[in-house]
Amino acid sequence: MYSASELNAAQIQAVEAGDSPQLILAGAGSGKTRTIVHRIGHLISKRGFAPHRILTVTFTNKAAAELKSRLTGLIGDDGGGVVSGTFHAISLRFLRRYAGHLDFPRSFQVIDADDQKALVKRLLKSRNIDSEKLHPGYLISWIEHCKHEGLGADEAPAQIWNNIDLRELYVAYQDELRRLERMDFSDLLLNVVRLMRDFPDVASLIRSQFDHVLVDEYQDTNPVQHQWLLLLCQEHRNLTVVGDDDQAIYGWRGADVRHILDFERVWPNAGIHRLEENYRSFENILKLANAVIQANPHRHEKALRTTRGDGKVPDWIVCNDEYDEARRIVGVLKQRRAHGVGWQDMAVLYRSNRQSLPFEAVLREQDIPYQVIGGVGFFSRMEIKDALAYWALLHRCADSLQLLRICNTPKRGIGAKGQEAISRMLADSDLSAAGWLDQVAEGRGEGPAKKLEPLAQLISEQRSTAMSCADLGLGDLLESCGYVEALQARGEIEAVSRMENIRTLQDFIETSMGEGLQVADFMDQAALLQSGEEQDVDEAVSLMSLHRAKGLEFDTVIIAGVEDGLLPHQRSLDEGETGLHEERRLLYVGITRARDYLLLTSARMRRAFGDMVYPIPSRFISRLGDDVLRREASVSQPQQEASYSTQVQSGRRVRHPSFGEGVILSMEGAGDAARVTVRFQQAGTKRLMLKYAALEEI
DNA sequence: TTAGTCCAATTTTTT
DNA sequence: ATTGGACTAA
Repeated sequence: MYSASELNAAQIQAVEAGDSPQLILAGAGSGKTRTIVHRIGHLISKRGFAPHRILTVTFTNKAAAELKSRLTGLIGDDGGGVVSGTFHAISLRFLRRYAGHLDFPRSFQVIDADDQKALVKRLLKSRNIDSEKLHPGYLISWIEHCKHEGLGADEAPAQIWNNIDLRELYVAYQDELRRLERMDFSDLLLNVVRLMRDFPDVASLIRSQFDHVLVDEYQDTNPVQHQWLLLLCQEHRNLTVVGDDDQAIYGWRGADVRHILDFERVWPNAGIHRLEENYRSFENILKLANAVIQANPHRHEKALRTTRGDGKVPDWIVCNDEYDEARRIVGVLKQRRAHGVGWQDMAVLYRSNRQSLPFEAVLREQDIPYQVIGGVGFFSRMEIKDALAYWALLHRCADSLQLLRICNTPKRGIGAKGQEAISRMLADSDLSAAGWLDQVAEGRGEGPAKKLEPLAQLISEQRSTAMSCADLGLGDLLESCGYVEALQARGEIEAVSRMENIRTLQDFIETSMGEGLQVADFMDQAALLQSGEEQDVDEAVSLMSLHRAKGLEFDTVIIAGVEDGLLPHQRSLDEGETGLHEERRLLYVGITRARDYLLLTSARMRRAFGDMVYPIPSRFISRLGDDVLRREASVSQPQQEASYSTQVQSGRRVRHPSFGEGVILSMEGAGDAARVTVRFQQAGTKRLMLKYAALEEI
């Protein structure tokens, strides 16, 4: 039951607003989630809507889980009935029901990024398109871009790249996916839009499921998601969206801030609410946040007021390298702990997941509990994908991709040619992977399929002796088919961690089955819950990317690697202005996660790609005054920096004989191997061998 | 035709 | 530093 006393006037207005489109512009820390949760509570207990007729849409699984648990906390068990999930998860729910209309079997599976890339590579190879001429990643991002815009293969604009027709490849890619009975992540969204657009009766069935739809982080919606919401809510118009244009960080996924800025135009007579009171951070943290974000143009001017005191001015320390950085950060974490802050109330945030390694090493060394959130997704690990493929075969819901994945893992003497043959046999047989394998078990396999006979027999034996679904253990199969043995042959340290992962998966399967989840539903979860381990570990420091941190808050926040090349990321520096603005918002998001204490760090040298780079402090913070950000240099001086960088310093203006004038962004390597990255005014950004570049200072 | 060895490319962020 | 891809020996 909600009580208005916990809310301020603006929040109450948003919570109690009636049945029409509502836009809630909520600054960082202004109680956004609290407001959504209370609005749902109000809809259920005061307005009498049934929980299961309310839909809340979020961008990450973590946010969906968080919303649900806060809701249960507020209104009790009713909260559990509210439908809450990511755009992708909700889409999959619809498609499981109506995929038939799109000529997909309802048992279709989702394809993950790795398999998608492999598929595109195969496609390009079969057409003899060299990766020099068309990089697979480029084709994928072009297709993704079309899908984000809501354009299917038949609606995409003609696009020629190096004489290659990209649209034609898009068509071929979709054909291949259909043949494999798979959809990629973007297809989930796009296909729901097509379903609702092309089949009015299905559309009205879907629409009638919900009375109210609420969307969190609305600034991150892309055009398909926008259409998705339009189609879903056009009748009842009960759409509530919450967002903050300063926290838009998914431009690379096609998100368009205009959706939140144009909300009133798209939904006439929408109610608008502004939450500007910040309950989270000390004044000095907000001051830094504002100083950073102010440099961005075209933003809704916002006046975030804090209800808390001044607090400490955020610190910035410059470290020698990434290990020095990790040690000093861990030192600060221990200090905070001594001040009574719990481990679970501290987070280390970084731009790129690979930065987690030194922190993991130092935290482990010092016996401090930590959890890495995100990173190499649990479900994208090789051994987990293998194990899941075996498990799917055992439960007869595997498809050809899964069968092909494990047919030679462990080695069974089936190489590339053999796999090709099996793939063809499978397609010609018109059977499911499991059905086909049954034939093989009966000795009816020919050629390379014969080599699968022992595995096929193992599976059917295990199926015939199992009393129930729960008896179909994964461990037994992996053991008896030789998978475990092959894994252990690959080296001690690696094998141990991979076995641990498989054990974690087994536990996860057991818990899920115990909760009465169907096998197919579990596979869906595994497909969408890329990272796994979403449940929080008690009493542990969190390590995660800045993207993952959105929507969360901690007493102590440390943002590591605040350097040009990392934050802003090199990629965005090459892209130009819009990218840079998004990077700045990313830093803003990070800063505003902190309640009490904030520390930024940068390093003078850092290992990347195996060799050394010498970054300069991020342009976002390098010119801020000491009153906003207190800088403390590291104690010991860098050893290697002196040699070249006294002459060639980042930020220096230089002239090149053919490229003209430019600015040095960074330097990597040393001696004759040293290379500099220079952004030229005309020629763009280049990486040059320092020895041959003949740069002169100007 | 397959398995093992060596070499190259490769890394932003999430579903 | 890791991982997939090409090359070569069997």
